[in-house]
Amino acid sequence: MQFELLNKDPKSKARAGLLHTDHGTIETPIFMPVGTVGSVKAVNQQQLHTDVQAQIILGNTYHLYLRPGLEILEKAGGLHKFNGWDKPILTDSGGYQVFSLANNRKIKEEGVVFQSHIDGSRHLFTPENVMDIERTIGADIIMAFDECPPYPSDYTYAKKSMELTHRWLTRCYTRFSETEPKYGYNQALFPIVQGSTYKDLRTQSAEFIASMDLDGNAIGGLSVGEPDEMMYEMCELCCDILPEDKPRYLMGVGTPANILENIALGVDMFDCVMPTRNGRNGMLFTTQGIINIRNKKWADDFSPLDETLGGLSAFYSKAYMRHLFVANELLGLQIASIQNLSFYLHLVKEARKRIIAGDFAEWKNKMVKIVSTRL
RNA sequence: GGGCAGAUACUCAAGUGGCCAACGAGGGCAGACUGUAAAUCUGCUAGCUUACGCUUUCGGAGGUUCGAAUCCUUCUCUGCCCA
Repeated sequence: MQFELLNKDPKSKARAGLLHTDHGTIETPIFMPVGTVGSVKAVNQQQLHTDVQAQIILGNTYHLYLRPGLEILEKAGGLHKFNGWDKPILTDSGGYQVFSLANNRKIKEEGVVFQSHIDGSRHLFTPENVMDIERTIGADIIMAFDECPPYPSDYTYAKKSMELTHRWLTRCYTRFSETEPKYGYNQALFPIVQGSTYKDLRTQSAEFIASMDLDGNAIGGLSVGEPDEMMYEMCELCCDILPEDKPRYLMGVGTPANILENIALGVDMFDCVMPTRNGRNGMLFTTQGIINIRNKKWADDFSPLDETLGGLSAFYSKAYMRHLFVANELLGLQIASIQNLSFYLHLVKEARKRIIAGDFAEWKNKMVKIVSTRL
């Protein structure tokens, strides 16, 4: 894997680059749709290519390990073959599930004992077996196994958690180095900065992560409920420490405004469930602002959902979309998901253009207002 | 013409003397959602009020009672059965 830094915005820390993988090149900054169980909910692979224009999608180690399981994935020849997505894939390690399934797990030095949310069965995730699992899933980018502490976390816990994540990272790296990709293409390991909302911990963590000298670096443990300003502060601090010649991935972020602001701080990669989940729940992100499509005011608004985006977004009207949601029709979920993902990809593509053109900062300030507007 | 059953908020539907502005479901209206246990979850849904609270409601009218959606009389309407 190779990262090519192309342009830096003169008035912010935003960058444009190219991330080369064996499944193709990714233009950064980029948004990566989340496909937890090997499927971007309500959007098929063809739509991901043509409508959304996704360049890379996510999968999740925890979910794929439980279902369909490693045997099937290995027999299939890896996730790309299994789900028919021939562009890059990134797998999250299950670190987020350590956070989100807090009631069904126990964290130990060795790893985390989980109880499956599907059948209650017990499983042990360790840095070593997570590396093995991610090798088997076959993602192009595999994430280190970390702990994502909740917000707020007290200093003592945040420090302990960060140190554990660092020790786990060392073990991840060791196992990663000892093993080979299974399907003939390269895999890269990304380590994850933690440290909650404490500057000194973030600094320490970012320095440690930078010292690993891996192909890319991630910032985790943010967008877990802290105020935006705090997220930006932590993110900027980390970006300033992480090497310039490696892609920076801010995990789990965020709203369109969050993405623009963090691009301005030097982030290259994003993922978030917001466009798909909120889309399925009737919240539409458009080039004009945010729409709650179930609201009565759209009932007789026959204007296009989002003319600027073209495609399905220009084809279907707001009134029809409201009808689909009110009637609980599956088509509504599909169009909403495509609308939101198309918008997110459109947004980062525009950002990239502006960075290359050199006027990103001004454009960003204007866009943050527009994309945050509730229509 | 006679007999029986029924009429409760937008709809369906509980409630058969005080704990009832009235269970529940649907519908309606709004909100939440950030490395997905989410096509999910939450709130409101007689009127006024931020709230406390106040006012008017259970087909209509009248009555019994300290107190009625609940008991009595009568009227109206609906369904079923018998002529």
